[in-house]
Amino acid sequence: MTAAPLSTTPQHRIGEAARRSGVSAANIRYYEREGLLQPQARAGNDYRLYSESDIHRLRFVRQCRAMDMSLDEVRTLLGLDLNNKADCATASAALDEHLGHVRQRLTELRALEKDLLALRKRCDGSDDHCHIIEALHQRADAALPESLPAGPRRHV
Amino acid sequence: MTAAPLSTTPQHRIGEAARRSGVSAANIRYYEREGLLQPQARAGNDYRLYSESDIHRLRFVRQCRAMDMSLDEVRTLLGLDLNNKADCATASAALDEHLGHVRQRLTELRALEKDLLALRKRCDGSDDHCHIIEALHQRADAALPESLPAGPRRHV
DNA sequence: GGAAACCTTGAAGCCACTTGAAGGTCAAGC
DNA sequence: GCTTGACCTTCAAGTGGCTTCAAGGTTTCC
Repeated sequence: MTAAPLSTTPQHRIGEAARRSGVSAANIRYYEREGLLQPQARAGNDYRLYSESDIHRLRFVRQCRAMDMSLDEVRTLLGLDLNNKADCATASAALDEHLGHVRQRLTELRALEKDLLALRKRCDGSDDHCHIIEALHQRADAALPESLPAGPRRHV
Repeated sequence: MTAAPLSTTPQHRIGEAARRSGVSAANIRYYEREGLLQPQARAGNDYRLYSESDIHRLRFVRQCRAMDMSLDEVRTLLGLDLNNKADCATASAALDEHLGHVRQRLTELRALEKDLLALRKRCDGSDDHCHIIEALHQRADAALPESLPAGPRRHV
């Protein structure tokens, strides 16, 4: 496959596709398993082959992931038709929801920054014991369990 | 174990410890496996038993987790002595580093919010095709792989 | 004495990957 | 022809911080 045959869809191997899309080869295989790409055509040696439109699709996924969308959200967007009104509404809604997540996380992190700063300021090294550690212990005593969010931290 | 014996350390079962700390029973066992708590004393029936100071420790962990610290960071903080100067410096440094992470993530998310807003504004429903989907595809064509961050999204 | 509420362990699932092992394929250079 | 090295293949396991499930044992209450 060094000299491309006279084909309308020149085919690249996974390494080339990885370089041109910015998605690692292992990650491309993972996306295939996850159904974001169709199972690829294979050369006689069982190597996967990628067309230009496959590479575009990979770049599309990467764009969405760079925006912190989940693979589920990306799957949705990939299935939408540019010229369909209903699909456009779906895309808008997906974007709005994602924006909501981002903003919620921003709010949380801003509060967290303030909190950490307040904690950090307590220790000026002047005293003979650590006000940071002390404050954390005091909070542990004072805090009602209900006042803190439970469950794993969110990503976005 | 209904009536507490005349003990200096009244003991609670895991469910009670969970209620009073805000950390689920399964999560408490997980923390034990991870070494954040010593393996607990057991009653004759093999039930774990928790003292007040164990519950305090759980609340401490929960405080730190609510600040999005990793379990590794929490492990560090748990090992520090309130009255030790060097430990206080360690705590300050840990907090500073964590604050750095939070701020970096804030910067990323602020940029992301702006980006999503710009994308969102494109679709006013007036045209006959979807500018959101279109824009994502255009970006996929235009973006150089290097210009986007790679790897899994970060949390904090 | 039986139901409900507790506790135990171990394993698997979640997300979006990455890393590693063990091996097949192919072109270039000696 | 043989080696070297750059590719490619699959499958399995690891990451973090949990949750959930299955299959059982114990305790408590009526």
